[in-house]
Amino acid sequence: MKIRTRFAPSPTGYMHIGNLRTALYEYLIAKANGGDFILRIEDTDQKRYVEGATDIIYATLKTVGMNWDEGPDIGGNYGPYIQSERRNIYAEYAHKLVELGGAHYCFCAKNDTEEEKDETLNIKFKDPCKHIPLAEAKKRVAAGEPYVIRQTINKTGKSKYHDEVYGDIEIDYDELDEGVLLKSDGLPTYNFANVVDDHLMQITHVVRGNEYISSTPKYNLIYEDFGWEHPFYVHVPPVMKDAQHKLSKRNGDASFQDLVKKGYLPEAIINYIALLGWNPGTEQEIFSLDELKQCFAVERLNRSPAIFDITKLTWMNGCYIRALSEEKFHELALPYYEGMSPSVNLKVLSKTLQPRVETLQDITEQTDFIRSVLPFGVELYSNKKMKTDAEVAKSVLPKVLEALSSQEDWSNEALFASLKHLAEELGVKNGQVLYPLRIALSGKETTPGGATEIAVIIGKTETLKRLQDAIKKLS
RNA sequence: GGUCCCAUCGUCUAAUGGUUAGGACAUCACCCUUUCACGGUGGUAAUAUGGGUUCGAAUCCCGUUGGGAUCACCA
Repeated sequence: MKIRTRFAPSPTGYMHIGNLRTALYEYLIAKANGGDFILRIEDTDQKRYVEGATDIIYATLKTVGMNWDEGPDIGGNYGPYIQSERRNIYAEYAHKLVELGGAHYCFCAKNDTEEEKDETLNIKFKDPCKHIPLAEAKKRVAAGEPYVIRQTINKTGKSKYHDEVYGDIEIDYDELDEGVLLKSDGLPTYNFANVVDDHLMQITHVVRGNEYISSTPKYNLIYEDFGWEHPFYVHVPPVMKDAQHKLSKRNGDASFQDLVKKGYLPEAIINYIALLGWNPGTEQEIFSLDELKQCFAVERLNRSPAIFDITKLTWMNGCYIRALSEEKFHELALPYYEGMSPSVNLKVLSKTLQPRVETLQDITEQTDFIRSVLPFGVELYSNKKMKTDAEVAKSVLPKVLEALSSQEDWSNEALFASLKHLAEELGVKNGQVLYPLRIALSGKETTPGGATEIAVIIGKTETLKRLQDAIKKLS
């Protein structure tokens, strides 16, 4: 059997992390077994449609490398892959289901059905139209009366099905409600469209959030009524923001694009969310998408919700950044250097930055002193461990200025050698020369790189200038 | 409220009846060191709770508690 999975988002806005993780699992289940991954757009609710949302879906899947084998843009043998373009198919099957006894026409006005609902939700909606003889109902439909098609559930007892993650699920047929399958606008609800499409597109594994666990028996009933075989079910637990709340776009939780904007690498995001609810059974934690394809197995999917921990993602992102080649990191960092003086040695800057940033956005904060000298007080010269303070700085810095003025080789090694030599001459510790210099050049307590690296980065001219200014301020 | 699902360090998780309950992130300490990082070493930290079953339970069963989901012409 060739495995076929589908990612079926509704185009309602940004791609959030839970969504992306579901897509990832769907992709991996297919690809771990040489199967196909299908993209289908579920846009049956025109009210919620957001312009441009499908483009975000395409762009996201592409940047993370989850390429689909069939989809709206590339076609396939089971199209169209946009539900709004399949409305005739659903209508046809819905009417067929009525003939088969699995559904019925309902003429209740929208409001009626809502009012009939008990406040405490204890009493189920009982559709009076269920008992209208089919011949009569058809007459009213033909006469142009507005209608919907509702599922008819006459079974009693327990409904059973097997879930690949949760095991055997048993739900009483009494609990199932006779939901609307075809809306008055002629479009199907999710409840109907997903069944029809999954069958017609020959989806073998339905992967979705576990909020569908309790409605799955309804879908199985439809499969049965049509005489279709139902797919394997893989219900996955939600990704949480905290113990109580799901990650959601509504309250502004980070979406994939937000994270990328914040300087997270797509590879790191994918790696992290793969491990949110799944583990490989080994202690390996860093996985490329290709490696995930190699070892992914549904058996190792978890049943309990997982809290999205940005701290661990940040750590993992740092791992990915450090693993980048010098050139690649430099390329990614370049946009953050905008506005720096041409005399700044960007290559060296990148090299010192790479092991020090966990997200690309950290670059901004770490390099603020390069664009312009930060204002600082002389107390910054004080450091117990280095045995320095403003007095030490005052006596040492003029000598440093003198030494560096005649310095020709402006490499880190040469500068360090010179200053070390100077410290020896002055009979002080290395730190008593280097620490004040670093403060004088940066105005910051901590910097990426030491005094000599910073001198190299900002260049000789700027170094001497900042040094002079600092000495002036000390006197 | 009915029904369904879930429950191991703060977080992600491993251990499918026998382990000093393992790893990772975070945190703390130390080492390295021209600050800070990186890297290295070590520490603190968990089986929600009460009953069973068993020679033996994180693991199986029941109850309790806590949390989540669902009960739309949304998906």
